[in-house]
Amino acid sequence: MPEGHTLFRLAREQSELFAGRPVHVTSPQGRFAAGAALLDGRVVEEVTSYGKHLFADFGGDVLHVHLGLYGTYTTGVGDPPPPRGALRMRWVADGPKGEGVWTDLRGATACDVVPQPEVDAILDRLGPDPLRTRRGGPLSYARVGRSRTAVGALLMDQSVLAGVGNVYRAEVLFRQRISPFRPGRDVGAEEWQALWDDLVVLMRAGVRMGRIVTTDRADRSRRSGAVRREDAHYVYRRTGLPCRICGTEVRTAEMVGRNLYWCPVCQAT
DNA sequence: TAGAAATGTTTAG
DNA sequence: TAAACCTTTCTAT
Repeated sequence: MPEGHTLFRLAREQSELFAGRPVHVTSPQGRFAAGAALLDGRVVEEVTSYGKHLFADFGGDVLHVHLGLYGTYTTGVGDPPPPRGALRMRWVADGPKGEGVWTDLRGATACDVVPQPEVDAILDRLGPDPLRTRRGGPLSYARVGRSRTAVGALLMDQSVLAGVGNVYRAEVLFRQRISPFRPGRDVGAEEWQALWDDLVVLMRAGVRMGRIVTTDRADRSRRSGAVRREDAHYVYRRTGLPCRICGTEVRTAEMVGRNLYWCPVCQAT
């Protein structure tokens, strides 16, 4: 489930469980064998996320992980299960309470030990992350406000802003009543600021809840917890279902190779 | 139960 | 533009 909130949670969890401890690093699948050999037994200092990227600092050597579309981490306490399937990387350590802790990585697009200049290069090409700064609105608008590209495409461009994926794109545009097809330069500075502020709220809620929930019904339920899965979104993957506000059928189309969802009435322009 | 689609990005052509 | 990544979830049968 990798949009920015997922990586933020993973960084926090891995820091809590592993930071300051030597980690036994292996690659049962073999694809990360060289990197695992380099890191094995060393102390991980901290794990941080930026956008959808995850960085684990092993004191000079940095492990860079990008989950891509279906990469996943599985984490547990106690003895790790027998390796199954394409297990790219496994960490095992003595956790903060003295019990064993482990985490398994599968399916990632990127899992590499990278030199610091490459870390800097990755960070340099990322726009502001709503989970790391509340103040990224004006910076991202500098790109958006002069672009002829559709705002639905700009939101997916990690150099404009980092951490938003297909779910947050669809949902924040609906909440702001902006058509995904509107050119960036036709979005006003105040409109964009409101969209940015909404992303900060939504993505922080995503960190808290561990999943993406954007509906007002969800706003009311966030404290009490349970929000039914079918109530979590306004338009994402609701093609053909009635818009929660006006009842018009939610539409779908492809934009930049990804499925886009919107209400043609609420988001007419 | 099987097959398709998917919360993403890079690389090759 | 298409393929690769090779897991998880959703949908159709």
